[in-house]
Amino acid sequence: MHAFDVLGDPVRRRILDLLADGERAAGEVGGIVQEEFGISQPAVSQHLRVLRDNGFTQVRAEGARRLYSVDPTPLQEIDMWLERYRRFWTQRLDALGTELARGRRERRQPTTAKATPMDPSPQGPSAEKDESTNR
Amino acid sequence: MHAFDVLGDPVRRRILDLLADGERAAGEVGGIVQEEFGISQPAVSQHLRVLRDNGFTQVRAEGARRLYSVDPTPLQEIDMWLERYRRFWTQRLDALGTELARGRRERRQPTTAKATPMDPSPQGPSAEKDESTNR
DNA sequence: GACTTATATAAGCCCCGACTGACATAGTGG
DNA sequence: CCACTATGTCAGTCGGGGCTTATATAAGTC
Repeated sequence: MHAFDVLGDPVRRRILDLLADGERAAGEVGGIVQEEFGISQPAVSQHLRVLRDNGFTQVRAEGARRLYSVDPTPLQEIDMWLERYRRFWTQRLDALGTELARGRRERRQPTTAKATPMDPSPQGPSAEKDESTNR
Repeated sequence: MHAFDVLGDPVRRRILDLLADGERAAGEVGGIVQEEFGISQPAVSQHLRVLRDNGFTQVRAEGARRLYSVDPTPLQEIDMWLERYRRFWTQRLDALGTELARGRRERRQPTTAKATPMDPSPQGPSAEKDESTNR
């Protein structure tokens, strides 16, 4: 499974998000995620497995607990993959900076795409598994 | 469809890769991709649609041609999303630097994950639609 | 206008990934 | 030991995404 496929799932993104704050036990993560997404414990465990199998996390046993932590390797690879495209916006920013500096004002790109936040809302006061309208 | 889902497909990554070199007509991209992945024209057209609908590309009509070009917006969002995790490797590099400087040598992480290149091989000398084992 | 090129859409099939419920396996504490 | 907690795995269902074939729609060409 490709790194992007792994990150394609909102649950897995949320889990990484939680682990970003530091090591956490599977059950700890599970509790939060289960409530937020309304899924079962096995479901979470399977997501943890996917993350584990794909190198996104490292696990450490402490008694019966499994302590998960972020392994940045695949994320770093994505960062490297992005490198090829980075010029598209750094360039744009540079140009913007230049234009601002010169006070130019002409070709104004109509900001076609609307702001599409990365995650609609990682929150979830008993959030159902909406996503319905999503697509 | 989430940005990561869009990038999860190798065909779409390849298309973006092609467009990174500059604007290209749908058919032009199609020819290459069809040969490399062994898929039909409609299949490619559908991938182009997904990229379009999700803001990864911009299209411009020139006669019967549709000229596609990269729209970096969603890629930039991913870049921003990565920000939260970036410290994990920049930090690691810093630490590495520090350790090297001090000549320390203790907790040696066993380099668990093997190198997983982002894309196995965008090549394709008459490449069959291997990938068979793929999805 | 008829024919061909360029590209997209529609309908339908199929596989894979996400979920659930049932169960297995270790630790933990009385 | 036994009950309970913590966590993972298995088998099976279901829906959606990706593919194909067929077809529509413009635009060039003669």
